[in-house]
Amino acid sequence: VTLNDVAALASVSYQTVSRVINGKGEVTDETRRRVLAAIQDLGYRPNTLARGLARGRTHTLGVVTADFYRFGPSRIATGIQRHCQELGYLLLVQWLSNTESSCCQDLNDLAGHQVDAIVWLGTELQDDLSWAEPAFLDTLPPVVFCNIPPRPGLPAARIDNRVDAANMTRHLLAQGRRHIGMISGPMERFIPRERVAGWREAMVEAGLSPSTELLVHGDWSADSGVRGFRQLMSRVRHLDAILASNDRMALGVLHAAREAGMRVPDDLAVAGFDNIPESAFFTPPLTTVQQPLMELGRIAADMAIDLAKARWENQPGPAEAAVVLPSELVIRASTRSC
Amino acid sequence: VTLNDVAALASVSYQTVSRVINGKGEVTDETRRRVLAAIQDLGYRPNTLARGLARGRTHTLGVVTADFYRFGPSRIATGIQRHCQELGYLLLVQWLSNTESSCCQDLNDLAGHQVDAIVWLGTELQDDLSWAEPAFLDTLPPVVFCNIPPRPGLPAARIDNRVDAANMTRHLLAQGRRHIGMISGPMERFIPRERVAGWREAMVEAGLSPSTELLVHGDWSADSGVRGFRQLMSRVRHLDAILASNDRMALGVLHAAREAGMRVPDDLAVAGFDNIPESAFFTPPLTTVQQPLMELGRIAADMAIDLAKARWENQPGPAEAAVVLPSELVIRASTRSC
DNA sequence: GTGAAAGCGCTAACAC
DNA sequence: GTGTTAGCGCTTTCAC
Repeated sequence: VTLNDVAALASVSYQTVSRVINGKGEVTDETRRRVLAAIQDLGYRPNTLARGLARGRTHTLGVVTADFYRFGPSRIATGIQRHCQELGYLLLVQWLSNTESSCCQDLNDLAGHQVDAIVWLGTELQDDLSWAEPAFLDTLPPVVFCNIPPRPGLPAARIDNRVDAANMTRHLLAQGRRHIGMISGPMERFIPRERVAGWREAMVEAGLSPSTELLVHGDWSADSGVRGFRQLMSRVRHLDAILASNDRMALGVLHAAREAGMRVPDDLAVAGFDNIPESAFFTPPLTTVQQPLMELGRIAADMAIDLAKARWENQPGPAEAAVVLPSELVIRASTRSC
Repeated sequence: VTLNDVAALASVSYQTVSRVINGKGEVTDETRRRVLAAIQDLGYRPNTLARGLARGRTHTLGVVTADFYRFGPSRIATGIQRHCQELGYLLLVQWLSNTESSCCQDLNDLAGHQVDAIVWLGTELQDDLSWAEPAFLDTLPPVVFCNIPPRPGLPAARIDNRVDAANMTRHLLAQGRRHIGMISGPMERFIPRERVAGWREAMVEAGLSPSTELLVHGDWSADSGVRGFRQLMSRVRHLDAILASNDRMALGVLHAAREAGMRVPDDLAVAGFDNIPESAFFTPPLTTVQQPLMELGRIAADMAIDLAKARWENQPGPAEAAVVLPSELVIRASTRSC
């Protein structure tokens, strides 16, 4: 059922129908009524492809992302969604291929679908952005990057994981802890590296040495938190705190510490990242970093759509190309002073 | 940059370019070479809208879903994604509006975008499917429903939550528990209702009465698990087990039980649903129901695309309109016999 | 106020 | 093998 069918039933030309639908141009009330009735009767539904083809914009936002079952991407995506729903945008989702080389392909796919703008959430899997040269990006709809390494010229929305990790480390120091181990995420990724850097910074600042024996690596799983705890215990003599790069690994630490007969926080303070809904109910409740991920998604989507609008109107585009959102520490029993 | 530009550069007509791109019709090697070179040079990218408009299929799967930060939808969506990636499909995501009336609108939007097929994950927010009449559905691309109440004629992929809850209750009974309380999810929703029904079934089967005082209602949050525990304790004399409708509420129960000085599993057995990655590390590790959600997503996507193919080819469509996937119990320390 | 015509970028019949 | 011709369903410009 197309515009033509509606026009036939309402005995008008199909451009008149188009006018009624788009509210452009004046139409007699009587005509409008007839047209609307015909639309109802036929269950007419505009073909967005045809409209997009003719209009050059699709009211569609592309998203390149890692699996939604991961904490970060799912929260950010929810923020994007909320914003898009308000604006009447639909989301076209392209999952990030694992192969490091295919990012351009992923973006090309979205561009081929004529999305108005793109938000890149790829950091979980891919933070080598060497492919993101202006020459390539210029052929695409506007792209906003979430949580990537700072880079001049690339529109980005980010959270400063280095600052967050440093702040949490300072909190541990303020509780009198001195031998603070760190269990990082996969060091190929930008976010875990930043968290390690922040921890280092705060340690140095306090006159302590963030020696390599204080740093072990996990894979985000609780199990790797358990292993990390054991490694640290075997390497560090007076370990009195552990900063884990996410709550799940911190949970593994709590678990392993209990098994090892260590009391938290008395013998060992433990802190994580994410503030997953479960962490307030761990034994003991977990101190953690709460990052405004949904807000990040909302802002990234907003920036992307703004950039698109600016491009359509040949304007210079919004002034600030990068936004940094502040996090907050959630202090719970797992780090309270002994 | 369009087919025309490529054709001009390669000095051929633009249909020849189309042939090269689609691999249809014979083209001289020499011509093909020239065309491919031109495509490279210009960075040509097919316009999927135009192609979809002309071809009548878009290689796009629509998904109607609740927020991805919820456990169920995020897992199912991941399954859908994995399958779509293999098939070269992109996902067009429509978030389920909160208002109960707008489901048709959501589906209409996706249909307007000419998706080839649709997967409905709406159960988290909306399981009144009275709007899903054949007369309406026939105007849409094929729709496969996930986890909806059984209904003849509607293609569906589901997990039998009633059976799962009954099985878990039987496990608790087998451990010698007799006073088994249940903390349900929101009873307006189908899945929580099914879990309650399964618990009832198994209780009756064992000659026990699933009396109303044994049933309390939560909202999926750990906090509501805490409240549920307290309610049950105040109402039931010899309570010796609690089945929570998700792991998060079960965590609340573990937390509150510890505070109340009850030992798990000695004084109280606790079980949940979901097998979230954290639950193996709770104190004590949590017995729970593991449901094949990613598999469910994969199968739903597969069914949907199959239905679309059948429709294109005017075939009758796959025989079985509904699939039920089996879950498994994950038995851990929280329910071991005392 | 309303209608006719052109064109968005592509595919698919058909000619040559 | 390659080019010509119609559309796909819609918006937009310009007559009437």
